[in-house]
Amino acid sequence: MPPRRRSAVSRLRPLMRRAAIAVLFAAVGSGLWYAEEREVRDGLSWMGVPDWQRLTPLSLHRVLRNDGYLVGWSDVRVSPLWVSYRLAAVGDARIGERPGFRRDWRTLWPVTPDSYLGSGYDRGHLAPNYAIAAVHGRGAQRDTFLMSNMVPQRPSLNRRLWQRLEEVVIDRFVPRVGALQVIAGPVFASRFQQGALHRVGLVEVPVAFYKILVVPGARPRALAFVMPQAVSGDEPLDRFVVSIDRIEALTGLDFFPHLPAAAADVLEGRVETDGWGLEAVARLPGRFD
DNA sequence: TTTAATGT
Repeated sequence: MPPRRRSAVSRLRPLMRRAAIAVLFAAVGSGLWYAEEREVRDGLSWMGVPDWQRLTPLSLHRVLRNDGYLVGWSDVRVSPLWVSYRLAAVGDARIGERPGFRRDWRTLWPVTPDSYLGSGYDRGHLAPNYAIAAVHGRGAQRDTFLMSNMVPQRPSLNRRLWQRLEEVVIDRFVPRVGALQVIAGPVFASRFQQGALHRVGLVEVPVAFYKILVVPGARPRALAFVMPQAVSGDEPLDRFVVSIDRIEALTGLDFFPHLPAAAADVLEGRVETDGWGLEAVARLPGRFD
């Protein structure tokens, strides 16, 4: 009796079974990755990480995970578009020495610690050294010195006005409200404004910077600022208060995308400075004056 | 008790 010839279909079956198993493993693996990634992101943001109002080539960006904060990185701008982190009241706030600036190899474009040399711009932290170190520890502090966390800032902004805001946030607001969600980032010129596409090396230079503070909870409260590059540094902080809607109009981002529309209208459309004690701290001198 | 950073 001649051996039974195996049909093409039956020969295919083991192969398909193997392929199915591989697909299953990939699905489970990426599912686990996704669940873990979402858990980390949820711990470093509130009501979802910033999203886009409309998708354009300029709005391509990816989320970089760090110890203590997240970065929305744009390979088009060669710049962070936002950072997201949480601050909580801590007792002993002594922190370690300033670590050195480091290249972030995830950015692909070579942005190195000397990329701003001789440009007249400071390497300004978006996620701040001091507050992140005080709340999240030494490893997180080191991560704030990644070049993917830097934006070109004029010295009078970085060392004076912006520094005063960072100091007020961690020293005054956090003890007052208990915990804060913070989102900060750059504002770029529109294509038609003067100074559009001004770069330091590969890095696009912003015209201004925003910082959004939210007290999470059933009745969340927000305080938001936009500060331009050109400041003297001793302006009162309350001069720069804006609504979150204003920052969304300037950046094209959608902040807190998981927040229900009715709550978003209230939180993002209004400027409500009551309860922050802003007037009392708006004119405090900076540390380096 | 020093939280910003450059240039020397």
